[in-house]
Amino acid sequence: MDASAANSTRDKLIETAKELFLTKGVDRVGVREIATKAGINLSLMNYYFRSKEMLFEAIFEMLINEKALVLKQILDSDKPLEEKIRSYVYTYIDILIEDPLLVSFVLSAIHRNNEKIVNLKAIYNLYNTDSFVAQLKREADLGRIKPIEPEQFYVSMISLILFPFSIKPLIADRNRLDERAAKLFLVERKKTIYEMLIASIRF
Amino acid sequence: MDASAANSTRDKLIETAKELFLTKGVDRVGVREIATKAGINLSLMNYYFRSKEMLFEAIFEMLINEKALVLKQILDSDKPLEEKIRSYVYTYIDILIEDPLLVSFVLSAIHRNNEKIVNLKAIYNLYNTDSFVAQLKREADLGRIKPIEPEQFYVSMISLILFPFSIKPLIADRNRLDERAAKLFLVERKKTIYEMLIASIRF
DNA sequence: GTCTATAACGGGATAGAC
DNA sequence: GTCTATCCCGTTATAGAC
Repeated sequence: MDASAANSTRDKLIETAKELFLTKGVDRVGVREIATKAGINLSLMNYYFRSKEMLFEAIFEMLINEKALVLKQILDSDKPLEEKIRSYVYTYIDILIEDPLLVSFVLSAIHRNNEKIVNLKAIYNLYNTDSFVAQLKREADLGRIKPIEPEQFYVSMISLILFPFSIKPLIADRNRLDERAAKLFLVERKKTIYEMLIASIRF
Repeated sequence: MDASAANSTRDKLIETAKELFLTKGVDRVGVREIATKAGINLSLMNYYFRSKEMLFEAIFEMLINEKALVLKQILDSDKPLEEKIRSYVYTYIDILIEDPLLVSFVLSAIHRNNEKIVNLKAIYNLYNTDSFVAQLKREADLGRIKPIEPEQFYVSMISLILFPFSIKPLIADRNRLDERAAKLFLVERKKTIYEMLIASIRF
């Protein structure tokens, strides 16, 4: 077969695996299931990727890099602090609303790989605080915001953004929300989070 | 054999499985590995619990109930608001410092079970906001704190507490912290979180 | 009632021959 | 690109020991 057909087979494989990995969790998806749903021969998976693990890594890099770039650009931009925080929070939540399972996917990858996680280059685009931390220090030195621990502040920010998505079923159940209402709850967090972060740095 | 011996075998099984589930993740532990490490016959696992899944459920209930009670008591107590928040944050983090893998364990359980998660009764002791939400409403009505969304506030509070533990390896790597320093970073969050929460409700 | 030994089934992951 | 062999896994069953 020619190259374009080969690519379309490969793409079909990735697309199918991505869907299954996100919904069921990597460890609960079988390679046969992926192959069947993608309509290809099982061995083709071993032909394109060498193992299920490498298929996962390819998908992980792809998924993260797709989303992380715009976030990194916001964090590294020269926007004024409060505007930057607002833009980061709102953009991040918009991304996650579209793909609510991303958080669980990444967290399970971190837990599974532990120290090896650093080897996944995509992570560097996701958690990269150098310029943001510098900006926070500068603002604090100038007395424009309260003196805070910059790294703690960043961790707090992403905690407020990301964690609720990983317990979405729990929140929905506890507040008796259907899918639509649960989504609304998460969207409303944009304002909640922004205000909480700002209140903690303003005099 | 007598009851105590039976219990000790059962306990050994639970203890071993708990350790492995926490470190490697439920889906990456084999029943044969558990049996071997516990020094018992594989058939015994099926004798005491009927399946790996039921062994998991037993351990899940045990682990959560062990820790959740004291947290629920704080949340349902009649402490003044700021003192309650302080006590909740500090106690929760103390618990997690001792068992940093608990967060990943629970999150993966939520993700795996999705809607079925509600069936795990232990969850009700972990996320139960009725009296806390009522207290927040009361304080807001009395004009003693800013008007806020109580459910959002609770979700923010647990996000700030829990999420950093689930990305501990990432935080450690990014800030070049060894185990001791990473632990210190998490301990220091007690004060950070408390201050952020209070700043967001005080006038 | 508690425990061991052993085997077998269906399915999954992967390597290598073709 | 495909087929096959091999090995690991969770589960079930059987037969028997203390």
